[in-house]
Amino acid sequence: MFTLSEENYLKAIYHLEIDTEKGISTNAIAEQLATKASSVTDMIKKLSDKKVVVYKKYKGVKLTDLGKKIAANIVRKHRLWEVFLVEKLNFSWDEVHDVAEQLEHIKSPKLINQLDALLGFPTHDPHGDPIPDKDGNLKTIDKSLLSTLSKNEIGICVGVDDSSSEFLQFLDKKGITLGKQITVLEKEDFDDSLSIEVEGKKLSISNKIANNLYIKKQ
Amino acid sequence: MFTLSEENYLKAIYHLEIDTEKGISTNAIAEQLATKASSVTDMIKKLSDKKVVVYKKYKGVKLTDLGKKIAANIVRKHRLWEVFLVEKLNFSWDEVHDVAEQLEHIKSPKLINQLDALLGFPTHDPHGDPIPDKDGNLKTIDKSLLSTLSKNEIGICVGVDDSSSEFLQFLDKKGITLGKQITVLEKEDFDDSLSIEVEGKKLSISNKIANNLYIKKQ
DNA sequence: ATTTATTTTTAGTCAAGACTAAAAATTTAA
DNA sequence: TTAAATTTTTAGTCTTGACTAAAAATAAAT
Ligand SMILES: [Mn+2]
Ligand SMILES: [Mn+2]
Ligand SMILES: [Mn+2]
Ligand SMILES: [Mn+2]
Repeated sequence: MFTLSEENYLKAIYHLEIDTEKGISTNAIAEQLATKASSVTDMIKKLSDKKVVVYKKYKGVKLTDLGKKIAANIVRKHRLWEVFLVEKLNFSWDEVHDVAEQLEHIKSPKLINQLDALLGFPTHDPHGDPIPDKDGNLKTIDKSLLSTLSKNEIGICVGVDDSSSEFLQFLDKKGITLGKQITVLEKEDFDDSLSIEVEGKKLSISNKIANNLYIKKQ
Repeated sequence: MFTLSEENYLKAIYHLEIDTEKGISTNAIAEQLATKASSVTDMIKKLSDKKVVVYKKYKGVKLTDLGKKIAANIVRKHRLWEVFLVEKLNFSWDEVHDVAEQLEHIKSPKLINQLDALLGFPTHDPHGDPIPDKDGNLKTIDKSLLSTLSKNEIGICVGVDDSSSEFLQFLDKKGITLGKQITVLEKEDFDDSLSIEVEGKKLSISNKIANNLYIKKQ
């Protein structure tokens, strides 16, 4: 059994491993968890003893297969709860994350299986992130950053990279939500800003925004 | 803000206060929480500092109004989650308690309000226990122990005193669930056992069982 | 009214998980 | 290939919440 703290470390490493094949540095984990590198070293030793990470001093850590499975299950729970909050309890997509951070640690396999069924076995959470299955596998849909689209290309909004409530509320304000069709009307060379059309409305979008919105090309 | 441990102490005191007006002894709390009296003394000092209990050395503790409100809210959450598990996730009444013990500590007022609404503002949990409202008030229905019924009296089963899974599974096996009508056919003097009828079936019930079943007299 | 038994508190320890400051190892730069 | 900068680990401390053993207070019994 794993403590809440251990689970959070596993999840942090899991997320960091998505971007790289290399071992995850103590500093990277510390930053992800807003803690100190020395604390990370301590915890990594415990996780190593429990066979969920492999640890070579000064070389960073990697999740073992067991570690990956446990971490994926926490992510699975987090994202299923986010779906529940949006679909059943009328939360908006910018309100769910903090509550899901708590709910993801509830231990009950039956609870999560039944929740999955209640929700109709969703494949993605309210931010477009894939929900791992019971074995920890996740099917990735092909998606591109809005910033990679060229003039006159059309796509459907399928996810966000940054899912901070600030960004999500900004998107709400602009009328951009998952499923909306986006057309690139113009691309400015000097600042990479975009002119786009969403539901007949023209919007000007900075490069920062375009770099945080995932689109499925049509 | 209260820690998980503090919340469990408050809840324990809350439950113990239902049966008495007097201060709750350290030993009673220790037993309720399966911990040691010395640990209770430590924690009580913290709770006293936080103004949720009043504490006089050697005299036991009482919840303050604030303490009562906080404790009632935890009980509210516990019982609403139990309803959710039974009504929405097809748990049986003997499976919900342990999961609710975890879920009751999730902090999100919106979550619990929306859950309340989703469930149709239930007044009682799956064991017949009343659900405190937002202000911590609970409406008690008048109920009696089955053991207090006389021969030929009829009642509806409305709750259990012991809600251990062993007892609940025993009731399931006998076909006794909330809402069922129970008729007392016979009362044995020498061991206070009962002969009862539930849905046309005759059952023999020990005094221990009859002392743990609440009945609404008709 | 003492003595005895029980309850409660204090004193001292421990483990988990965090932190700071200093030492050691590694990487980068000169 | 040394020297400087960066990263990582170690050593030592702190807080929370638990425990045991002993002391103190209260309650019960003679
Ligand atoms: Mn999230
Ligand atoms: Mn999400
Ligand atoms: Mn319960
Ligand atoms: Mn209950």
